Amino acid sequence: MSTLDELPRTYDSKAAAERYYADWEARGLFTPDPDAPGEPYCIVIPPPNVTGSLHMGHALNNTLQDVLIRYKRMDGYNTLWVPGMDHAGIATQWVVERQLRSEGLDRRDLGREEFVRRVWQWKEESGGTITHQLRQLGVSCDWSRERFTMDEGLSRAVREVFVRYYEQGLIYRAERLINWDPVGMTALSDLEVEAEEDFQTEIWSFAYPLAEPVAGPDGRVIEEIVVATTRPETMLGDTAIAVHPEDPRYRHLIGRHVRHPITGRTFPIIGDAILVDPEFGTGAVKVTPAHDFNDFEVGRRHGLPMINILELDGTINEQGGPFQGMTVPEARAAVKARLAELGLDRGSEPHTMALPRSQRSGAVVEPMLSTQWFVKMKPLAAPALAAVERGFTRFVPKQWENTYFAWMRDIKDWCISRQLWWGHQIPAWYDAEGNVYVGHDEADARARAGIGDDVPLTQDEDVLDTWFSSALWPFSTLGWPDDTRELARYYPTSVLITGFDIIFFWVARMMFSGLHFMGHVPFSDVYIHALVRDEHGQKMSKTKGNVVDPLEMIDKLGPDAFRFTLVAMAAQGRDVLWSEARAEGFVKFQNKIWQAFRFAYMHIVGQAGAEGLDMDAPRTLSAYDRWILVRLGAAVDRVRASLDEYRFNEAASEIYQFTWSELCDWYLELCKGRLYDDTDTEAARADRQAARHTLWTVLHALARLLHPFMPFLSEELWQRLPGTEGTVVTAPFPVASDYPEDPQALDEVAELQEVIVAVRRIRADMELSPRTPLTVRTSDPTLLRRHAQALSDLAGVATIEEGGRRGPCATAVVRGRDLYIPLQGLVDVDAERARLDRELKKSDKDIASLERRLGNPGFRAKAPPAVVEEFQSKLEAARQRRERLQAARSLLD
RNA sequence: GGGCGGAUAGCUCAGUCGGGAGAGCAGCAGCCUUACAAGCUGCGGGUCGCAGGUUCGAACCCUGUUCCGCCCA
Repeated sequence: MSTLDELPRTYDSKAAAERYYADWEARGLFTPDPDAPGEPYCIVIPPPNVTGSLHMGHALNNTLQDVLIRYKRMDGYNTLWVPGMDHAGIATQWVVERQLRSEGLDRRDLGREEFVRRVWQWKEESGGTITHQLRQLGVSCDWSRERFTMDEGLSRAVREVFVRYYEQGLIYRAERLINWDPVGMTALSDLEVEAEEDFQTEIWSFAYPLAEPVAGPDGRVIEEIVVATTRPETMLGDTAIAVHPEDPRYRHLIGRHVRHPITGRTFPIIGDAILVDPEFGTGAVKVTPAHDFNDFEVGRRHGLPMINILELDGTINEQGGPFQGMTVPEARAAVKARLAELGLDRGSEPHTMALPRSQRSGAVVEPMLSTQWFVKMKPLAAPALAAVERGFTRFVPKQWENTYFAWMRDIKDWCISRQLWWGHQIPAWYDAEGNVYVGHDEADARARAGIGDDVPLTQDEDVLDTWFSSALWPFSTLGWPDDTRELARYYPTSVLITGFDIIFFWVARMMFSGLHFMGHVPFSDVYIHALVRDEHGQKMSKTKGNVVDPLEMIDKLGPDAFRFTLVAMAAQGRDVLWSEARAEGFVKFQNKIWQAFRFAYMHIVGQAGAEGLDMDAPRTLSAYDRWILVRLGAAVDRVRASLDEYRFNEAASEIYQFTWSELCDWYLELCKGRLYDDTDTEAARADRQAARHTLWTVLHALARLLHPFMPFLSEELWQRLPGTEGTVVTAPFPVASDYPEDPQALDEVAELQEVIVAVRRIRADMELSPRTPLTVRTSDPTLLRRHAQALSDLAGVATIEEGGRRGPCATAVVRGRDLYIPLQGLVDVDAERARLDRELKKSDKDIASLERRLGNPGFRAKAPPAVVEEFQSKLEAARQRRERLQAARSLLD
């Protein structure tokens, strides 16, 4: 039985994942000691929703984090990656409510306490499947420090923050126009409202009769004013008509009144240059201050009454008179019908608009007048803005700073109260008169206000926006408000990796929270990655049916190749277009690595009876050995540089190119002749030991280089490679300086490669069988003779002769020297003639392009001398080559 | 309406000093060569969206423009 049989012929990534992951976790490899040495490197995970399951976006996001964390861990940093989940207020409450409905229950039947208990029960049983799915990706989070935004600790942080903001006047409670989700029955922040673009509707015109007829400028009597609206039903809450103050059509009507044809109220016609665009519609608009944000501002400017016409469930309230109880669409139809009956309908036109919808429920959001809690944003935004402007936090790609700036500069107060049961209940209490008392708990609230236990208090029913707790994530997860070792050691964190879609929701809010409470930005870098789309660039969506399930992909491709694909496709500022065809290419790459390892392993361990690697035996490194080590050093250098700048795709591509195009295509092939040679001389033995040792060195480095990208494959290599200790998880990441420069070896092997490629090309062009042994004649065969074995193995060159052309030959020109390959009647001369003609044509093009450049006097005068020189020598080489080819060609005529 | 991004080989995409356009896949031709046919060898393929400008020199910098996508109002 040969040694090779100990190694499976193929690598099983999933099996390796099962074998290694649990062990890594159990051994605490991902759990740092804050007191241990090493520069701290910390990432907090963007917490997925507790209701969530792994999608491609998570897979990309977490793979990138894991690449960095594993790289830094191997590089000696004291590395912490904090995982956790978000309690996802609305989404989670709905999941449990749906569950209750299936039991025929309503949350109100249970009562708040029992309902919240049910949510916790749900969380324990089915919440957080995503954390198990993340493990399948191989991420090296410190699961022992996993946090949840509803944890006792994080909840304490939330209350602490609320109380401090309140005492600093940064949180207030007020009646404002807010976004109301009539299905979710809760207030939403501006960010939780999404516009449905290109919504097709109609813009409908109707007439408001004037309270008393007015004589127009032309003397004719004016009895009505026509307004245009997309929302006829809101006329029930109208309290003014607005026109542009300069509009000659209406100027004279300003200050007059109209009579509401349904409610009978009268209200004024006002002039407002901000609201009214005279070009739009009829140039006159109805004003509904309680149900439109622009109208709300108009109402404030002009002191208009605000009439709320909606119930919380979105139906018309008592203000709607006969329409009370109708839904919005019903009311719209009914109002239109009534106005038509009254002869006030003035027609309609098709209209395209953006319809505001709730991000969560999809319901059409209604602007509604309501008393809610708000965070005053201006004072918080200013330092957060400055911190990025001054570079304390850096966005990568830098482009995204503009997005951040734009939002921060135009920020509005943040509505943080939600009419839900699942979440952090607002730590505010009210007495019978409605006075507010804020504190960490009821006793604290009483103490702060100095009121006794005899005054009955009731706590605010509402909970806080889920993002209110996520905003604290970088420090609340490290133990704040306590003074923990983690907080001291790991805050500020090193980098945040997230998608652009939550720059506002999350990144910006962490920035101002971190600055406000910690006095320091929460992270020095923010790497923004793109969206994962399908291979045609379409956003993945259930309705399109183009959703790719990462778990299915892990199953199919294995975690290593899946991760590698994501990393290889993660170019900065560009969406990741998931392509299974490309992914399959990386499965092949994984196999390539495995096969290369099998080859190396076989020669390191030694086949049955054959010699293997002896670390103590004398060895003489050949040019090939020195060459691959130089190339390895260069690859290591570039992988590090790429990772340091978050150029993930470049790091992956570097590893791919090095492994396949240099190690496998050249070095392993160059080793074969040496290793299968059984000459028993001291020199031959030292050469074989050198090859084995170099194979070992390269594989030893490759396993480590690969680890951040393909953790399981790299561990498999590491565990099987003789002479390794422990786990690759904590092995040192390769350093370029371990592999010294060797320009001489680099140049020699480069020339050899040129010779081999030239001979192969002739063989292919002349249609010579790969088995036909060839002879190469040249004037100075020193280099060729030194590499006779390689030429034989890689190019089928059996004989190397010194001398010039003799008989019919094919000719190649390498570095200005002729190489003749005698054809000895193997091939008709026509083929070689055609081949040389092709080469000559290419050469002519080459020369022409170089001459054009060098013939430009401006180029010689102004380009850097080094560049001119470079092109000059290229031209000389090209001319020399052409001369040689021409000489060979003319001999054939 | 304002802002941002993209357009490079048949496909999907790299290309961060401005210095002769690259990869993978697909295609064509030839190979079961002792790690790998999930492989090896060779070849073909481009007006770098369009029009100007700057420069000795532009895929890259500037201006304009078309189409596609995203964000904000």
